[in-house]
Amino acid sequence: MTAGDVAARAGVSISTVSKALSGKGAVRYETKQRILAAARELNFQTNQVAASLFTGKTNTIGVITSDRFGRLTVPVLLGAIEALAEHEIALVLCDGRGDPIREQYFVDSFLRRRVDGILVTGAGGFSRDSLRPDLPVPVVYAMAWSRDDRDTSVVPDDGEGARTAARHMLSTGREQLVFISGPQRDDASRVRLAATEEVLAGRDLRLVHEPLFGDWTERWGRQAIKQVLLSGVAFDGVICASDQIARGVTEALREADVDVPGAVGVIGFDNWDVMVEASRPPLSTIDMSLHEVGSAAAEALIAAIDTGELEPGIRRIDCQLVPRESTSVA
Amino acid sequence: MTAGDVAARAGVSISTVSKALSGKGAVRYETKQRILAAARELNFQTNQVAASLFTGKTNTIGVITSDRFGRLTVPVLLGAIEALAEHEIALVLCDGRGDPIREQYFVDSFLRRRVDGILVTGAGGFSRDSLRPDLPVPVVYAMAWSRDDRDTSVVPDDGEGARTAARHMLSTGREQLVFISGPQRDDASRVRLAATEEVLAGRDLRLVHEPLFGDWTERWGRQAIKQVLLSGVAFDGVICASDQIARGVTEALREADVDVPGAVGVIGFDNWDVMVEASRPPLSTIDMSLHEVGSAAAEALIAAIDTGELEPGIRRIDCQLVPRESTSVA
DNA sequence: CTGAAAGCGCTAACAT
DNA sequence: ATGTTAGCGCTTTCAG
Repeated sequence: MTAGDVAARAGVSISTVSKALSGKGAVRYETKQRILAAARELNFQTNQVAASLFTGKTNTIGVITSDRFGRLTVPVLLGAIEALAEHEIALVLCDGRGDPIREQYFVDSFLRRRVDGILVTGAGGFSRDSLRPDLPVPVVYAMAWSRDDRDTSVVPDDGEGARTAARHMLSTGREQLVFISGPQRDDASRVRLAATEEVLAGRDLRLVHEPLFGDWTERWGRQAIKQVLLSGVAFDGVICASDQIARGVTEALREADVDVPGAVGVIGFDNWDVMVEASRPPLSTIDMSLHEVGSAAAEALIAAIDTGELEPGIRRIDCQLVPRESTSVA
Repeated sequence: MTAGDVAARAGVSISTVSKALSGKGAVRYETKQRILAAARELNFQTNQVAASLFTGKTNTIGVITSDRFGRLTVPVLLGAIEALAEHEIALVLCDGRGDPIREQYFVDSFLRRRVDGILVTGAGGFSRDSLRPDLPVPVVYAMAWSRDDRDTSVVPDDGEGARTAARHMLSTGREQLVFISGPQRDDASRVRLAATEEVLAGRDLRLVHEPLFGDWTERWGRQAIKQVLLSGVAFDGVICASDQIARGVTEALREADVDVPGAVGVIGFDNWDVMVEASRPPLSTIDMSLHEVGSAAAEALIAAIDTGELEPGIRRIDCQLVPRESTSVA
C-alpha cells in the first residue's frame, strides 16, 4: 500500500498524490477529491518513515527519565505529551534509571532513530550532569536541572513556592512556626528552609524550633512533630516540605489532641491528591505545577527544533498555593 | 555524516561499510577494523530511518494508554519498557484518555509511523472495546482486556488474588469476615467479592456482614468499618479490595481502640507502597504483579511481531500474597 | 572478500 | 495543474 497504488487508482502520478495528501502543492479541487477518495478506499496511510528519510525530520523526540516515573515525573511527562501532541510530535520513552551508562546508550539509540530533540526528566529538587556535549539535537532538562549552565532546564520555582507557604502561614496569623523536611542533603530541603527563614526574617521572626530533617515519609512527619511536642516549645504552625510529612504531622497532632487548624496550622508541599485529600483535615499545600513544567520544557524543545534557538539557563515555573482546611481560620 | 563518509575514510565501498557495521556480511577482519575505526572517528551512527525504510521494520511499538498513567499503569509500562529494551525496541507513548476518537487518531499516527505493534493499557479491573478490526500490526491489551475474544489481553489474576487473600485470612484463624470494596459496578469489586465468597463457601462459612460497596478511598474505608462497628456484628477479619480502603479501615479501627491484628486482621489489595507502609500496622496485601503484566504483554507482542502468531484470549498473571503485620498472629 | 546497482516510499525542484 | 526526475541513506542481491 503505497502512494503509487493510490496514484494508479486515481489515475494520476505519484507526485500529485503527494501534493494532494500533504496539501502543499497546487492540485485541482476535483483531482484532489479523487485522490482523497482513492486513499480512503485503499486505507492508505502515508509512510512517515519514507517522508522522514527525505525531510530529515522524524517529528519524534526522545525522553529519558532517571527516576522510573516517580510520582513527580508522571505529571511532567503528561504535560510534555500534551504539548507535543499538539504539534503532532511523538515521544519515545526510555528509562535511564539514573545510570549514566544506560543514558549514553539510549542517547545513541535516539541519535540513530534521528529524534528531533531530547527531553531529560528526573526527580525534583536535584541537579544532574549534562547528558553529553555537542549533541546534534537540542536537549531540555525538566525537574532535575543540568549543572552545565549552557544547558536549558525547566524546574518548579521551589524557593518561591516555599516563600508562598511561609507567607500564607503568617497571613493566617501564625508566627510561631516549625519547619520539617526530608534529608538535609537534598537541595529541596535546603532551598525550602532558606526560603522559609527569609520570609520570617522579613518580619523579624525566627523558627521556634530548630529545623527538623529526616525522610520524605509520613512516619518521619509523625516522629518529628512528637519531638517538637515533647520539647515543650509553643508553636502554632508547621511548614512541611512534603505532603507525606504534613500528613504524618497532622495525624500525630490529631492523636495528641491538638486541634488542626484551630491550635496549629499545617501546610504541605506537592499537592499530591492521595495525601492531601485523605488527610484529616485536608491539607493546604503548594502545587508545583508539574504539568506546566512538562509542557514548558516541551515547548522550549519544540521552539528549539523549529528555530535552532535555545535559551540556556534554568527557567523556573511558578508554584501555586492551594489552601485547604489545615490552615483555615475560623 | 553517512555511511558514504565512513566508506571514503576507510577506503572501501558503502556496501562494505554496511556489512561491517551490521555484522551480517563477510568482511575481512582487518577491513572491518578499519571501518569500525573510521566510524568511531567520525562519530557515525547508522541512520535507522533509512534502514527502516528498507527493512520495513522500525523496532518501535506504539503504546496507547487510557488512564493517563494512573498508579496501576506506571508499573505495567515499566515492565513493558524493560522487556522491550532487551530487544532494542523503543516505545512511543500517547495518552488516549479513554476517548475512542483520540485513540483512533493515535492508531492512525502509529500506522503512519509504521510501528511494529501496538500495546494498549488501561486501568485495571475493566474491559474495553477492541481498538479496531483488521489492524496490519499485532495488538496486545494490558490491564484492561478487550471484549473481543479474538484479541489478546494480559491481566492480573484478580480472582485468584482475592481467593488467596481469603485463604490467608482463614489460615490465620479468622473466620468472621467482612468485605469492603469500591463501586459495585466495577468488575474488580464483583470478581473479588465472588472469589471471597467462594473460598468461604468451601469452608461452609459466609461473610458476617453484607458486602460494603463505596469508593476506592481511605475515607470510604473509615466510613464502612464504622458502619460495621455500629451494627454490633462480631468480626475478626476485614478483606478490603484496595490498599486505600484497607488503610482507612485500619485507621478507623485504631481510633476505635480495636487492636489490629490482635482482635481484627486486615488485608488490602494492590501492594501500593505508600499506603501499605504508612499504615499502622503495615498492611498485608495482594501484589498484582503489574511489572510482570507489562513484561508479559510486551513479550507476547514481540513474539507476535517475530512470528506472526498471537494467541487470542485473556492471559492471567498470578498475584502474590505479601503478608505484613496487619494479619500476623501472635 | 569487496563493490556496483537496484530499490525501500516519499518529497520537491523542475519541466511540461 | 500535473508529471518527470533525482535523490534522502541504507540494505541486499548479484557480479567480479
